[in-house]
Amino acid sequence: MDKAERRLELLRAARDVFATKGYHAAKVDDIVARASVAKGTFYLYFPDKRSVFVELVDGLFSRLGGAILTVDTQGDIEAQIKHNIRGIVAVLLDDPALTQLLLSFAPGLDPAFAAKIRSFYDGVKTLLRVSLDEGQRLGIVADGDTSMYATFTVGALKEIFTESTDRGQAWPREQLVEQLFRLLQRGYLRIDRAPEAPVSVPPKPRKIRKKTA
Amino acid sequence: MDKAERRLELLRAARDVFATKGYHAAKVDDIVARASVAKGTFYLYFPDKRSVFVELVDGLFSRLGGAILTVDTQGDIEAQIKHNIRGIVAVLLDDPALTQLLLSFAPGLDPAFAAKIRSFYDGVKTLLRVSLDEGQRLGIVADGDTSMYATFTVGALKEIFTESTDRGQAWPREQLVEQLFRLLQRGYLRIDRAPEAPVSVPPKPRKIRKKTA
DNA sequence: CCGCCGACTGACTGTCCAGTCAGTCAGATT
DNA sequence: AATCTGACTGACTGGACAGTCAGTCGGCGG
Repeated sequence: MDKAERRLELLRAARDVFATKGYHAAKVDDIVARASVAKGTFYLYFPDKRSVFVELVDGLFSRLGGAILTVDTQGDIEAQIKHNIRGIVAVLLDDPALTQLLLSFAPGLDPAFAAKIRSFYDGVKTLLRVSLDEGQRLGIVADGDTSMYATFTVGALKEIFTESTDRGQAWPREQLVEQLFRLLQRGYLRIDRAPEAPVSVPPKPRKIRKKTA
Repeated sequence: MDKAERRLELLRAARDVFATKGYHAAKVDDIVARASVAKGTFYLYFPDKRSVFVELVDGLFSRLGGAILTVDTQGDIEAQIKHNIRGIVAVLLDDPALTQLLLSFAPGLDPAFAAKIRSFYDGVKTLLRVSLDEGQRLGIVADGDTSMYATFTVGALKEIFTESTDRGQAWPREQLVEQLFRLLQRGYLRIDRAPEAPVSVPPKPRKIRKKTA
């Protein structure tokens, strides 16, 4: 077994232990036991307990960041949004242990770490908000406070993933994607749908469908 | 200073310390220092560190539970929903320290405790889901998976409160209530609004208000 | 004034655990 | 065969902290 492999093994072990016990209750002894290695070995690969944890979370963040693409308003918007959702779902569900870790992680632990988590979510929200602003100009996003939409969306996503990782992942993946998309759509996306009744903007009057039966 | 007062003082001190440092980083020594009391005194009022924490969270839960009333579908639904939202907002914003505590709390800490938190949220979601089901029968809630609406709503609420307690509570209270209500309404409530274009349900045709100006 | 009571104190103890380091050993090198 | 190398080991240490308890103190009743 070469160095890289051993390192990975330790990372995996750490991830599992952190995910099941949480950061504090996870002892370095647990991690090395799971990796079937002596304690000293751990310290050959990582300077301390904290840094393994940071490395794990950083990895997840960067994979998540990579999964989210800026929506090109020229192309098929629905497809792109779904693609983004699918990417996020894939990253998170492929590694439930890490997802658990990320979602259930408390600030207050460590100011520096809390700041990192927060800034990640801020980044996501900003990205989302900018897209929504753009969408509003194009008339495919409903009027309203886009930064609140962003917060709302992120919160909803978090909660949904919390549920699906908590209770042994009952929902099939593609269905989750579909449901999430419909949620955004129902919630505030206005793609291929008439604008709603009391809206201040649209100059285009809606056609009224007469009851025909 | 009598016993009850001292106890309260300790609780308050504990709440503040827990909220700023998180459970683990909060030392009993910090709590007693903040309460200007010796360590031994703490143990005259509480059996251990954990139980103060539990007491704090239980208190918040029960106040939250008390703030939420079942919606009576006979009366003014909008007013009742707003009243509920207002109640939740009041409980949470009246004690930002505790709210911080509740929102930023990680499972994995302690299985028993995680279970308690989860079951609280489950209760809220169930209550919400039942109301939404009822709402669907009455035609004031859009079609769709109500348990997902519930999850979505709870997640969004959590996130919004996380934001408003994290960054020194920028939003005025009544505005928050208003925004939250509009969010539910836009998201899936259908009170006093036309059903949306592609909807299968409503037999009752809406009165159409002609532009009169 | 004395003795008692109960609230309060804070130095102390026992435990737990992250991190260390002197030492082992299997192979590569000469 | 002798030496070296570096991955690995695990008993140990040092510090941090939850919880304890023998002792202080102020006030009250006799």
